[in-house]
Amino acid sequence: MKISMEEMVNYCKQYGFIFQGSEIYGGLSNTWDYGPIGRELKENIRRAWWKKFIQENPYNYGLDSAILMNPEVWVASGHVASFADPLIDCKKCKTRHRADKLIEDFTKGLETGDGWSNEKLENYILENHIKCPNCGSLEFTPIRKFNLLFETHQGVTEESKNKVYLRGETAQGIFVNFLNVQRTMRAKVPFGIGQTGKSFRNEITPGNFIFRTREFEQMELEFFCKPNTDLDWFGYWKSFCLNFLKDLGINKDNLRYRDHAKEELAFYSKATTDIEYLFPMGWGELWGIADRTDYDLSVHEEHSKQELKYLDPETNEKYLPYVIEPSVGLDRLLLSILCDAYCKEMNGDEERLVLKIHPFLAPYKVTILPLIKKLHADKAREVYGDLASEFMCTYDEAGSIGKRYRRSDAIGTPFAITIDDETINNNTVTLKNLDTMEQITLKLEDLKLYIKDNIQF
RNA sequence: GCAGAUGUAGUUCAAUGGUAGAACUAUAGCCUUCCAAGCUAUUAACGUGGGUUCGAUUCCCAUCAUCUGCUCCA
Repeated sequence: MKISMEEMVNYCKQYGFIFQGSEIYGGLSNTWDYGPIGRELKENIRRAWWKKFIQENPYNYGLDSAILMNPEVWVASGHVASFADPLIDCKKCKTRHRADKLIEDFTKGLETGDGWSNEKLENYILENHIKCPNCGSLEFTPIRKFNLLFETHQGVTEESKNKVYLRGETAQGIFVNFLNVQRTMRAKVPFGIGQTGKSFRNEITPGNFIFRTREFEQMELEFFCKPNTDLDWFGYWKSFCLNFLKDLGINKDNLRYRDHAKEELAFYSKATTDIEYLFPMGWGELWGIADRTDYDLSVHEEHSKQELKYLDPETNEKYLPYVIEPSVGLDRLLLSILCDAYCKEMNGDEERLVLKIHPFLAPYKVTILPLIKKLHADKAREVYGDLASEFMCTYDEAGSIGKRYRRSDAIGTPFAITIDDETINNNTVTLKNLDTMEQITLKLEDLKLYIKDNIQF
């Protein structure tokens, strides 16, 4: 039984994971805000990634580079040029074409290059009666440039020389700091630099909830290795990433590899494999693992006129390392985790909504419930105060005990403890594992350690 | 960007050219010693802006948003 996207959106709203952005103003297309519960989940996913890719990995280092960068970075990387295609639509058959390509094809090779304004392109098409290659119509919409980089201005005046871009990927922040990190960490190839952070792209077609948004968070690793060795780092990271997803609890039947065909490869990549997840709307890219060769370092070297080569301290070889880039969208990963963990269990005739999620990812680790509000609330608040110093906890005294269990089930809280007379008299609590439904009795002083041991990743 | 559909409490759904009714949820109280029990009460909605009309949530137009399909996609 697969959840529909509509149901997922609704669930996220109902339980405080994700709300529509700017909702009281009628929303802003494709923006979403993470609520209290969603923020915790997102943070925990980020922490899980960081733990496996940076903290526990002997090769890798962390970084947190700026969103605003010198615009030349994006010129060098190729983002400015290749993302500014002049596009026009045929009014009749609604197909979309690149204006410069139409002219090039029509003239058998006339270079329109940089010098041509939109107006000049439009006029040329009009004057030479260039037809829509699909239907032969002569009617086109005006040119629209789809520059996928967000533009803004640094400083208070909006002059073109102040123009800066919001980063379209976090990767470039890593490349420009390649030698800084290498030098200060005394890193030897192979080594990697990873970071998480927001990126911005004016996507032509955003949509599918948080699957594709214009503002999104990436978790990227750039792994620098020696070219042309026998070591298959590409294969290594492919399986590393897949195993990470499985360890997070994602069903392996909903995951697959998809190799990019030659003609769909990005301009910077020699080979790319996606790990795809079976989202409600179908298979979609979750994790891209790309062999970027030395493309990025070499264009930055060329464009900045700074040498970016690595000097091997043992062999004195000097070279530009090759880069393997496993890049995952945090928002997408969160969506796939939610879709995978969301399930409705039958409990007799009753339907029970459960989020079966890894305890490490759970927004709340434990919910504290006084069995009878009037009798046990004070003690329960005391226990809550104590546990909250270690974990994200929640306290719930409203409604029947069953109702309160269900509320916790629905957001994936792994443990519930009930405070009753025994707690007041003997300092023991009943701890219920909300996944297995098993109940154990624990001393109050052992609680923290027990929970800590059982939420490890 | 194109085409179609949709828009009423937090959610699901009603009704109506004379400003809306319910269920679930939520909150409070009573009751209750372990998975949505019961009783009582309470809060809460016509996406936004125009137009037609004596009067619009209802009809018309625009806009915004969401969904589906197409197109596109590093």
